Amino acid sequence: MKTSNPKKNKINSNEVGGVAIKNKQLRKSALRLIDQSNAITITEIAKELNISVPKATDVISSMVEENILKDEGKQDSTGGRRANAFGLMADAGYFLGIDIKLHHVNFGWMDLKKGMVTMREKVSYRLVNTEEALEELFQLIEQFIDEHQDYKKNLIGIGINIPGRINPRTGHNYNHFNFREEPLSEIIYGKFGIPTTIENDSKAMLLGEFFHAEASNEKNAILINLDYGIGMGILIDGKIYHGKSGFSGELGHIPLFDNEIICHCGKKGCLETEASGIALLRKFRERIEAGSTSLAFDGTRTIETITLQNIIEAAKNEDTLCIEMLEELGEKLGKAIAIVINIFNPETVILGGTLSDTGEYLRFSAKSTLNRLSHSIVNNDTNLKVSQLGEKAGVIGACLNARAKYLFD
Amino acid sequence: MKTSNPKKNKINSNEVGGVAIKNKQLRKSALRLIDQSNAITITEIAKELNISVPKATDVISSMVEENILKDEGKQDSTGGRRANAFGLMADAGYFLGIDIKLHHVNFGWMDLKKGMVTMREKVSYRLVNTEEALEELFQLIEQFIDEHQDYKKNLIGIGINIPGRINPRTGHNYNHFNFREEPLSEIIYGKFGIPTTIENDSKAMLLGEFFHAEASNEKNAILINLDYGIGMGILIDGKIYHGKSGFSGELGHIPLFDNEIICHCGKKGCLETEASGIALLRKFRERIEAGSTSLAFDGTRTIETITLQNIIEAAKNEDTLCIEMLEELGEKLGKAIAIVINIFNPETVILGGTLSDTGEYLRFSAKSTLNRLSHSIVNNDTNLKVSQLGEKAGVIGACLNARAKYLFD
DNA sequence: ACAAGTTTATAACAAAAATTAAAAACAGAC
DNA sequence: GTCTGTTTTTAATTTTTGTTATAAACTTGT
Repeated sequence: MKTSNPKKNKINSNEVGGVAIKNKQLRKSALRLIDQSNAITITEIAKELNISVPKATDVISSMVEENILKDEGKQDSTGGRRANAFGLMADAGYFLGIDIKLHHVNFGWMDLKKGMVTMREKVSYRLVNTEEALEELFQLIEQFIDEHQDYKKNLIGIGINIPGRINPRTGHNYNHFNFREEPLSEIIYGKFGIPTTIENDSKAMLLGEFFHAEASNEKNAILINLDYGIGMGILIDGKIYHGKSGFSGELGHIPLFDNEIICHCGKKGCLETEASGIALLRKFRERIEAGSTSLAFDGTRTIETITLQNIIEAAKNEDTLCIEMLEELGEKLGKAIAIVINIFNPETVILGGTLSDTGEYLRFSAKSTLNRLSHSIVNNDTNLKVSQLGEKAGVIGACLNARAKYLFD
Repeated sequence: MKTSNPKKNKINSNEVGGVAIKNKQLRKSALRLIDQSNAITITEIAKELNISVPKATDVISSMVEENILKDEGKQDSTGGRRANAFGLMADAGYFLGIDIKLHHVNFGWMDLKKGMVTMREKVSYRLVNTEEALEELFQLIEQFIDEHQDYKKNLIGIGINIPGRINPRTGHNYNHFNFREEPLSEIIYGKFGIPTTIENDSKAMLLGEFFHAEASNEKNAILINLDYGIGMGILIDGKIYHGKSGFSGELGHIPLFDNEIICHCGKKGCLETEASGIALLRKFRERIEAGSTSLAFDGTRTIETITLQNIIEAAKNEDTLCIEMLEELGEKLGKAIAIVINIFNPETVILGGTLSDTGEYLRFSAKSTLNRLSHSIVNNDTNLKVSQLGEKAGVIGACLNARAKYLFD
């Protein structure tokens, strides 16, 4: 007769008792609290989590012993005995962020305490959907990791951003590196043996913008990623919104214009046909061919080889044509933002991505369109800002994703 | 000397011990589970909530004693001893739903188990922002309550829907009944002594559509409320999304057209100027004046007194002009839906509100526009449906709101 | 400098919950 | 019908957690 009670042979049972599960949950909740405030006392944790002080002491002590948490010393007194504050141990582990764009890759290391310890921006790379491009990416990653042996030793998570439609839950990518059976996150995990998260680039930028230096209290926010295409990240209730299949935020392809320009998605009238980096380049060429002059077309390049970067540089140097065109783009963008604000009523809309590097030109013209097209009670409820982090936002977001998986999952 | 330890005098301290708080939380979590499945066993609760079976027995038994829960008898066997299932006690309490529209009010009673026991649709009422209108509303409510003494005795929650910008958290209403200091929910509470929730009508309709008969597994969905104006309810992660100040879902006022029609919001080009009930009426009059004929204008009415209802009736009776105009409206709506789908990637979009009563005309033309304007991978991911509940959705949503406050808050 | 009042940390104890064990209830096979 | 394997329920026991008490650390006022 076999043993009928499964509890009898615990050896080959991976069941865990209820208390163990609860302790793990408590740990995560405590970590969340510690993450939000820079450092926290045992009493505060006990109060927030509705647990007793001895229990809170338990939870914290175990994490101190495991070197995840660190005693940060006494806090300022609130009238009595000064409390010990506990915070995350910055060098307990490091996260690698990889931000893949169409024409380059950004890399960065983040410590456990959200500090960016190293970054490398704009490593030349061409994103295409081939095995060779994937192999080249591996090499770039390997090289960057190997240059930082001290972080490599404590590497506990990798975060990857990539343009296109992503399902972060399954790791699937509908636009790039989908030729293998495994999703990209699995491929990377297989290659480096490190848990890997994957996210759409615009959504990761949103994370970077809102949750870097200190805990943001923004709950509902939008990031518009202005690059060759137009992406959007949606923050709802403090979390990134993905939609049913991870296709949310396709702002670039909302039908907003009655033009005859065929978008690369195959449809006509997409926002991207009028207000994206691609549209900007097309219009620039048209203007030059029609006889306009610009710093961006100074004879050192042919009209075909001019890049978005050239136009941005020229605008920064006060080139009239480029500024004029950016303002025109901002105006069209303003219409899209008016729609977004009416639908979402967010606290903040951030203009990010390569094009946002041109400063306030975009914001001013977008804002004035916004005022014209949308009710003031709705407009004034939302801040329209330009990204401060620029190119760094994506890498930071990638690291934060990896970090969240490690700490809170 | 005063007592230094606050625990010593618990009498005038409304602090509650940690266990009491946790028990309350467990209760709510258990109720959530019971609500989702029609009836549930103690073992299931223990598993889902990560608590021991004796503890789960405790939680359930206490609620059975309080007559909130009911022993539903033995469940089908799963191979061993049959488990007792517990479900909500339907007649433990009743919720009153009040769905205020611009030209009428709908009332309804819901029992604890989400059953609609009585409804009264389309009670004549004119919503305007005056003390008199508020007084009249009170009388209608009082009258409806008094007609149902048995439910009145067990009335445990009131839910109110009202068009316009609402902040359900504070109870504030930015469009109607804002002349007093108190928010409307407080006024009603003061008047009837029953906890009252308030919600925007479109958002409540969304609740009604998705969470009535059985627990819906839809997590991300959209309801478009087609009436004189155009509203939208947004369901994200199973919860209604309100935005920063409750202004979310202002679909009617997204700038989508380059016309010169001034919307009642003061701006030009709003979706409502082309695809709303108001626009439909305006266009109908124009067509009639231009010589068209219609069942809706049969000589019994003047052109000025024709209502939306008349046009809907005519369309249902296969009136060519009205159907043609509805299809035209659906086409314009399709553009807005394309935008919404690209942004949200929802599982379902439901067309609701008065106009959706015309059946599939709207859906077909909207769907065909959608296919033209939006990428198939995005379209095909979303179901476009017409409301089955019609006028009832709002009342049901109001009741569900009141019920959620009572059960889960 | 020291007493008084506060707050945090630790220890002792009590309460609560989880675990284990045993009993009861049920289905299906022989 | 009876036996066996399951599953639920209740009871007994152990573990865990919360509560209370006490000690330690600190501020402020005298």
